[in-house]
Amino acid sequence: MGDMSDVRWLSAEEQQVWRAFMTAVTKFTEHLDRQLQRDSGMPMAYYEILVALSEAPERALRMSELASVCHSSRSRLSHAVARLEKEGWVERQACPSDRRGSIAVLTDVGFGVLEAAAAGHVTAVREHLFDVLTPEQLRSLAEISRAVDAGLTTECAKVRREEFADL
Amino acid sequence: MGDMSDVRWLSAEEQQVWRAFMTAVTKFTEHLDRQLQRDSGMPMAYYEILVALSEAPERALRMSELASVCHSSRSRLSHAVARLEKEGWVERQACPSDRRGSIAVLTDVGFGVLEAAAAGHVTAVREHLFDVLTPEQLRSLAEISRAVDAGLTTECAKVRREEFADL
DNA sequence: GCATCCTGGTTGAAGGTTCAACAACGGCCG
DNA sequence: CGGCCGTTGTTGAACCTTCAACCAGGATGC
Repeated sequence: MGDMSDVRWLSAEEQQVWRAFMTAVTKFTEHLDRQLQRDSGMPMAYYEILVALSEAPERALRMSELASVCHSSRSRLSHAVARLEKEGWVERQACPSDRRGSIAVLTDVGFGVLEAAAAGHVTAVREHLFDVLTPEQLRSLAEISRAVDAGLTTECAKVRREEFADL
Repeated sequence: MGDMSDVRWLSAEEQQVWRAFMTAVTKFTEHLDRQLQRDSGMPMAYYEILVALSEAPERALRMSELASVCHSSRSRLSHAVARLEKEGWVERQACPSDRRGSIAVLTDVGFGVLEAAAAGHVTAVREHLFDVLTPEQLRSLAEISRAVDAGLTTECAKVRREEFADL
């Protein structure tokens, strides 16, 4: 843990930005999630699994690769794929090169479901993100996103180094 | 449902922005959630309930007001407050003016827990949001957030109008 | 070969969220 | 008053996520 005695609290303006940001993000993701659940019977996390598989060669990926593409934990992915398999949208195959491995494959049914879901989802994204922002704001959002992502990635590396140092 | 036959799909650049944005947001919120859970034993949604109560007069709010301040459903709030009450951080009182009503009150213990949690949380927010963005980007993020929020609010109004029209 | 450690993946329990249903109360209008 | 509707808040079931524990299989070093 870092030193907490000299916390740099947020100024009034910073708090405003912070709250506006969190409000927008939570409302936005909730809206998308509800749209998908209502119209296609799956949460957004599951939609993204299907997307990742649909774009992979042979529409197949090893579980660990799929997890990293989807920024998901192994456990979460395992539960999710179990559900998707029960629906008949995904199948699991054994990995020939590594007997621990498991390969998730998108079925034709799953691909059809994804195609059907995509239109509504993309429409919602366009309506509530791209249509409400100027081209300049979009460029800015891309930069901001990359900066935040980079900040978190280096942070992860830092944490790993510290864990190392602890041993 | 709208007409799905002429969906305006995302261009390659739009997809890049979209994915960068979602990646940043999910990683960021997951990081904050994990930090709070680890260091203070509560998810971010619960932290925000405590914050809302701490800023209210008498540190008390009616459930429905608390729900709207926290952008939470009644049900979710009800479950959450039940847990917070079990911890001794919040108490429920009867509402004198409306016998249906229930008033959530932050206890002294709860206020202490919040104070203890705040430092780590704010530090994480500053480190991974404010410290990685330029002042210009921050202004832009505020504008973007307000635009998205506004777009969702008008959308809700539209949906309500359509529901009305259906009857 | 074998002990050790690391990686890949699954499982079950605990906790959080959603949804639909419900009970209780207020407000309104006849 | 009495009937009707909208609001408030809770509940239970189903579902999703997280966490810790675990098994099985590779990889490394002796």
